[in-house]
Formats: sequence, structure tokens, C-alpha cells
Amino acid sequence: MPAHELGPRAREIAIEARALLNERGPEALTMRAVAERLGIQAPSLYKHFASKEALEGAVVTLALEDFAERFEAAAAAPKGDRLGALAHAYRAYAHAMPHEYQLVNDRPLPRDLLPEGLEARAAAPLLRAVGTLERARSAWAFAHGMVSLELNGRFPPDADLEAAWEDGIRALRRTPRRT
Amino acid sequence: MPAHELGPRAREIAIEARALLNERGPEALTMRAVAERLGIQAPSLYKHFASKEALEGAVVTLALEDFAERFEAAAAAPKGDRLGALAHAYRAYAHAMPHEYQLVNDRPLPRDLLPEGLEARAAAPLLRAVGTLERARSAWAFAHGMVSLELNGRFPPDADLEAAWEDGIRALRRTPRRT
DNA sequence: GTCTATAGTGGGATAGAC
DNA sequence: GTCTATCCCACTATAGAC
Repeated sequence: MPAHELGPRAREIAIEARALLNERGPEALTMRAVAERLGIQAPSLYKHFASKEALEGAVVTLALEDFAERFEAAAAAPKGDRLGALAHAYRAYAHAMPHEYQLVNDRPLPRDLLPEGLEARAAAPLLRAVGTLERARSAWAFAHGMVSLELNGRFPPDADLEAAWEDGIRALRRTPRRT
Repeated sequence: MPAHELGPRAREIAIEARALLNERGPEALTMRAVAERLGIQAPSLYKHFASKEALEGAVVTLALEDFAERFEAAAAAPKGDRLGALAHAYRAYAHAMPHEYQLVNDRPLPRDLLPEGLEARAAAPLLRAVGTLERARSAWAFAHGMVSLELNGRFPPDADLEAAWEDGIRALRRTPRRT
């Protein structure tokens, strides 16, 4: 069952699972722990989700919907530096919910468990801001790469990450050449 | 014990573990499976590595050494498009050994298990090619982001990834402004 | 350096009653 | 929708003999 067709109880479960993920990380996201958080027993969850994978799909859906809202808001607000605003929103989201970010972005998307159109909705603001598909993809790759390396502590502790972000954004802000 | 001080038998074990990782993925990298591949029992491995984590550290070391060699070779060869050559080598390495790439790059580095200087060695060719730390970091982020999104199937099946790579590289090739 | 035996942990999932 | 009881699996790791 796709996440957008969940019953009310299933939705509550997904919300708690998401909270658990964000508070304690992906390894803590077990059926047992989700159940405990809800004050029920683990087997009861299987009345609402066919498998752990299905529950994770619902969590990914909640996460993508939240991200899309923030990303759309960032695209709407500023007059001038739209790409910079999107980059800032992207980074802020990842830093606010690093575990969730990685669950959504560091592995294949469970597309069959997502509402139709959600993935495209999340991508749309960037595409509108940069104008071409190649640039949207290269800009997304830059942002995802920065976030991923940051979250995993791959840059030196004294690295000036603001400078790296600014450098990449400046390079990508120029109008891409038509091919 | 750091990976560069391994005994000969430990090194053999690490090499088999690496092969197992590359052939069957990170989930298949268990002490049992490594032992089976070597024709011995899992507990025997603990005479050579204190823990699974230590064995993984040795695998990461082998991987980084291999990557550094390829990256250095790519930096040495071409006269003209050095950044493009490095990007190509980076991508080719990731595509050749996707599981290994993710083990090394999609999580924190176990720095205490690595030979001194290896991390810096792997980064050096890019830094030399682009000249500034910010640009080295933003270019690395772009390459890592592209690879990560590619390996996880996050781009549409019909996406022109060559175009996205070329777009990003072109944007990042320009000399960064001095700050 | 390898073995056997085994401890200990934690997880996903099912059956069937209420 | 929740429960109890239970199964089955897989994994890391230790002890002690050879």
C-alpha cells in the first residue's frame, strides 16, 4: 500500500518511526523500537505495514514531503539569489535531520512506495531556478556531495565549508552553455 | 594495529575481504563469509584482527591506496584537461568498484586505522590541479555527489549523465576568484 | 594459525487468541 | 488493533584445545 493511502493509525506509526529515526539514527529504527515508542508490541505493527521496508517507505514519503515544502518556500521567497537560497535550504534541511537525509538520499529511492509525483515535486524548484536539466543535475550533485561529505566528517575540522559552498554556488550560478 | 603494519596472513585476509565486498556488497561482508572464502572458520580471523571494524579498516586502506594510485596516474598523464582527467578517473573508479566506493566515501573514515598520510595523498592530485582549497572541496563535492546519485539510481533512467558531468566540470574549471 | 564449541545479542516475522 | 508466544535467522565475539 502506497504511503499516501495509509490509514490514520498507520500514519501515526510512520510519524513516530520518523521521529525515532531522526532522534536516534537508522540503526535504532527497528520494528521493536518503533512499537515501544508507541506503547505497543512489535507484531502489532504488521497489521498496518506488511514489512519493515513498507514502513520505511512511509517514512521516506513523510521526509520528502517535508523537504519539498521547505524547498518550495525557499524558491518563493527571495528576489535575487534564488540558487543561493535553494542551496541554503537544502543544506539546512540536511543539517537539521541528518539521519533522515541519509535515509532518503544515500540509497535507492523506494519509488514503488511513494506517492506519484512526489519525487518530481521535490526536484522542481531547482529545475525552475537553473533552467536546464544538466545544470539542475550538476547543482544537485554539488549540494548532495557537500552535505554527504560534511555529514560524514570527511572535510578537515578546520575546513572553511562556507567558502566551499560559496565557491561551488558561484561557479554554478553562471548560465550554462547551450548544448 | 594500523593496516600498514599487518602481517602477511592478515594482509591476505584483508585482500579477500576486499574482493568479497566488491563482488557481493557490504551486507555480504561478514566475518563468517570472509572466513569461508579463505577456507577457514570465522573465529580464526580474530587471531589477525581484533574486530570486524579493524578488518574493515584494512579494507579501506587497500581501497584508498588503489584509488590514490589511479588518481595520481590520471593527474600525470594529460597535458591539457587535467580536471577532466581527474573527474574521469574518479568516476571510473567508483563505477568499477561501487561497493568499495561507498564503504570508503559514504561514511566516516576510520582514520585511526589508516596509515598516516594516506588520506592526504589521495586528495593531493585534485588540490594540485585546481590550486585552491575551496575549489578542491567544491569539485570533490560535485564528483562525489554525481557518483553517489548515480550509484543509487537517483537520476532518471534517461538522464544524460555525461552532460551533467560535463556541465559541472566546465563550471568548475574556471579559475576561482581569490577571496 | 586453526579448530570446536558456545555464548550473547538483536532483529524480522508469523500464528492464533482476544 | 493489540496481545502473547515463538520461530528463525544472522552476526560478533570469546574460551580453550591442538
